[in-house]
Amino acid sequence: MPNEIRVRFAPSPTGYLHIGGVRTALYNWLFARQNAGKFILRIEDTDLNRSTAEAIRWILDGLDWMGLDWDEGPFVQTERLDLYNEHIDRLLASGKAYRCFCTPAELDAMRKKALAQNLPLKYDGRCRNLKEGERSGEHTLRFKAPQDGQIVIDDLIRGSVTFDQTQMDDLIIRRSDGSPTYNLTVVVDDALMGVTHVIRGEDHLSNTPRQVQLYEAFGYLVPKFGHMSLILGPDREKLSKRHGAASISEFMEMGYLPEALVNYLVRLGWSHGDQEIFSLEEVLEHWRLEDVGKSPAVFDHQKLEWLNGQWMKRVPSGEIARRLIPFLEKTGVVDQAPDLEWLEKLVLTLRERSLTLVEMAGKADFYFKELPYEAEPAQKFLTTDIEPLMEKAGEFLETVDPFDHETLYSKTKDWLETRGLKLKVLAQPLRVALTFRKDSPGLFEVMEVLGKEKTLKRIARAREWIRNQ
RNA sequence: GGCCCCAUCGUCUAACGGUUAGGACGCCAGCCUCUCACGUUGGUAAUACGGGUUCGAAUCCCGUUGGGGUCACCA
Repeated sequence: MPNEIRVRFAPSPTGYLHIGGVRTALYNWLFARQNAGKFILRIEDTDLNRSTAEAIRWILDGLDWMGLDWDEGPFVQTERLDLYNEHIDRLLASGKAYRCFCTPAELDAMRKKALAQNLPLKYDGRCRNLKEGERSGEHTLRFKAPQDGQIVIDDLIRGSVTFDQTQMDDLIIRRSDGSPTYNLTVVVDDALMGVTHVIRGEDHLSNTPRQVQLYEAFGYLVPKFGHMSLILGPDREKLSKRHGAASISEFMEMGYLPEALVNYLVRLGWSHGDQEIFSLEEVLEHWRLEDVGKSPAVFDHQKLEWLNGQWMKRVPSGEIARRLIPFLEKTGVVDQAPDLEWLEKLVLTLRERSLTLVEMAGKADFYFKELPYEAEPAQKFLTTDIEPLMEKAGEFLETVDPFDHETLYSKTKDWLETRGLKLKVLAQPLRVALTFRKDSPGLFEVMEVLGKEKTLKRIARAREWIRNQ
């Protein structure tokens, strides 16, 4: 399949999966799926000092959670070192690479000097034309970068971008410890894996011309590039940990839904009419890489939260119930796995008023166990005045059958009306009695989920509390 | 500092060169209501600046300003 579209996501396993990386993965995945292409996962771990197996796990888990499945890989670069060495040898043999004996200290001094004189920070190429044996010892390998002409990149998102080769320095392709560096490994891998479209963050744009030089040096076909704008923090700098949550695991822990995150991330720099809510299927149908905007976007937690609230109501309640369990366990109110069917009913009462799973779990506690009354509403609503009516209400509720919210609502209303009372007078006291606080789901929904027995028990407990005041 | 990218409400974004510059989040107010939410109605708020091109510019061109990215033996 020579015309097959092949894209890749190539994170380095040096920490949590950044939300910007998730967006990159998403765009690549979408592009592959829309074009019946292949989505390749590659782990770029050539920085031995910073890469960890744990981070690889986080990446895989994050993609899995987002529902982004890959077709090939994960390939791991440290397992492909022979390939890189072979390519480096080729450059050496054709005179396109050379040994550089400059020490880190020497290079650092060069940089400092250039900075002080306001000159471009560029390696001066002093080892470029060394005579055999002129210097020896520990050395790196540098690519002999072409020094004239221009490189024009026809970027899928940005349009035509031109770079002058004059200011491109000879980048290091092999460290003194013998390991290959990023710019070499990406090019070798992308070429060997047949990657046709490189979709990545704008922070890689200035790397692109150097990579193009390498493609040309190897005689490989240059892929198409698409550089997406970055996600910014409120201060308009690249989003990072210091702006708060920036990694996908944090969003998972905060009780966000992958549906909402996908929706939010895809709307950063892209739109389709006035539509705000997109399922993955809808995104697949409407999203186009070439419609993606060029300007960077500030990450807006509040809008994500709103979107998540929308998805809390859209994802099937049984599914929400299932995902809620770990969050309930974390709150410590549940000791054993709750019945899923019952949990789903509970979810139905809470989904309209919960922006995240964390919030929902927090609001669900009263369903599981009796809690101390919140001081202020207890004082205000659990009064000796109301106690007799609560007693009567308890007696009346015992007779209601079936014990579902519709029946409860209409019968309670009728019962109160025959006594010339409005629901309002009883609603808040009952709410405090049943939920121990002033805000809760609808009173009768609460009763239904609680069941007759617990409902009556809690009313009795409230009356006792009043009498003890 | 060199190179590169970017520029519409606070934020995310719409607007074949002709619109009262639209929508969404947020915020404010009203409505709905057993509380809180949800929902709903209305309000708030933007084309960075200066030159061109054109009958006509948010839109095309140039410049200025501002912001960002990148210049590692990181990726």
